[in-house]
Amino acid sequence: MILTMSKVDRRILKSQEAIKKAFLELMSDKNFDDITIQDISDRANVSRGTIYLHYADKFDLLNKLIGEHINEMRKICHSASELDYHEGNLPWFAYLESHYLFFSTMLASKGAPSFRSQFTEFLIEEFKEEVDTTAGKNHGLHEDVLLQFIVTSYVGIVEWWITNGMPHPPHVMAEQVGVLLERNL
Amino acid sequence: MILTMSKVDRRILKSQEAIKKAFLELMSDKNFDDITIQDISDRANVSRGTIYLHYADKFDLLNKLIGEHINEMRKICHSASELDYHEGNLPWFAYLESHYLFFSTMLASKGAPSFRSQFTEFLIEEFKEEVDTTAGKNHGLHEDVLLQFIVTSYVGIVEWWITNGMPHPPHVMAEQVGVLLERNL
DNA sequence: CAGTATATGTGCATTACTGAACAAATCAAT
DNA sequence: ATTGATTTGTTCAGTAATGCACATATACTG
Repeated sequence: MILTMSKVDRRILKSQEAIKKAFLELMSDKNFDDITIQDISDRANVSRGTIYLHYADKFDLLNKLIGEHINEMRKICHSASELDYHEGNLPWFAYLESHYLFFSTMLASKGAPSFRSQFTEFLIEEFKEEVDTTAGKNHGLHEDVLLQFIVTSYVGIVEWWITNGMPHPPHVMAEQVGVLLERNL
Repeated sequence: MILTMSKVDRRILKSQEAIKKAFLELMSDKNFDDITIQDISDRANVSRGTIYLHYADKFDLLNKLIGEHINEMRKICHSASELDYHEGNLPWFAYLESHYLFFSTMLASKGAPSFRSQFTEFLIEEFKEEVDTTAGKNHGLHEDVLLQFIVTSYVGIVEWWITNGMPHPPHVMAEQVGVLLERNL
C-alpha cells in the first residue's frame, strides 16, 4: 500500500460495514463472550462464511474495529495539531459524538477492557510531543509524570462524558478541556 | 412458483432493496424524468449494471415498485376481510403509515400519475365483492355508481391523510373511515 | 450545424458472496 | 464419563455483483 489506492470492491466495504455494525449492536446488549459468529452473521444479514473471509474470529473482529477507530483518531490529532487547544479539541469530541455507539459500548463496564488501555497508550503517544519540561511552567517536572497526569485526566473526561450520555455538546467540551489542557501544558 | 418458495439469494434482496430505497429517496426531491440510472446506482451504492440485472429501465423499476405495494395491500385486504370495517381498516392505515415515503411520493403533485389510477383500479376490484344493491339501504342503486362513489372517497381520504402529513394516527383514521364505510355499504 | 458531453443498454471476464457440507471443538445436562 | 446439541473454522462449486469497454442515443453548447 505504497501508492496503490486501487479502490476496494464495494461489496467488501458493504459486508464489513454490515458485520461491524451488527457486532457493535450486539455488544451493546450482550456480553462479548456470549456473542457467536452466527449471531453476527444473522444480524448483519451476511453468510457466516463471509465473516471468516474478513476476520479470523470475533477477537480479530474486535481488534480490527478498535484499530480502525484509533487510526481515525490519530488522523484527527495530526490534522488538528496546528490549532490551539480549544479549536483543536472540537473535531475530537465531534468524532466521539458521531461514534457514540462504539465508544459507549467499549467504555461500558462489561465492554472491551483492552480498549481502555489501547486508548491510553495511543494518547500517550500523541501527547508525548506536546509536553515540554525544559522550560516554562512545567520546568522541573518529570516528563513521564506530567504525561501520565494529562493522559489519565483526558481518558477520564472522555469516559465520563460518554458514559453519562454526553451531558454537554461537543463544542462546550472542546472549550472546557481546551482551558484545562492549556493550564497544564 | 406453485410450491417452490426456494428462498431467494440474499444478495438479490439486498440489491433490490437498496435500489428501490434510493429510487424513492430521489423521487422525493426530484422529478421522475430528471432521475438517471446513474443517480440511482450512485445513491444505492450499487453498480449500474446491477440495476439492469433486475429492471429493464427506470419505468420498469417504478412499475414493479408500485406492483409490489399493490400486492401487499391486496394481502392485507384479504386477511382482514372477516373483520368489521373498523378493525379491518387498521392494518390498512398502519401499512400506509409504515410506507409513508412511498405513498407521499407517489401521491405528490409531480409524483407518479399512473399510481393513482392503479390504486383506484385495485380498490374497485376489492370493493366489488362488498357492495350489495339487491337489498338493504342500497337497494335500487346502480352497482357501478355506488362502487365509484365509495372508491373515489376512499382514495380521496388516503390522499388527503398522506399529503397532509398524517394529521391523525392510524387507529383514529381506521375508526372514522370505518363509520363512513358502514354508512354506505 | 458540428462537436462535446452525458446517459443508455449490453457483453464479458473477474471477484466476492453464498449455502451447504464437513470434522473438530466446546458446551450442557444428565 | 457419555451423550447430544451448538459452535467453530474450513472447503468448494455455484451465483450475483462488479468494473470496464463499447456502441448508440440523447442532450447541451458554441
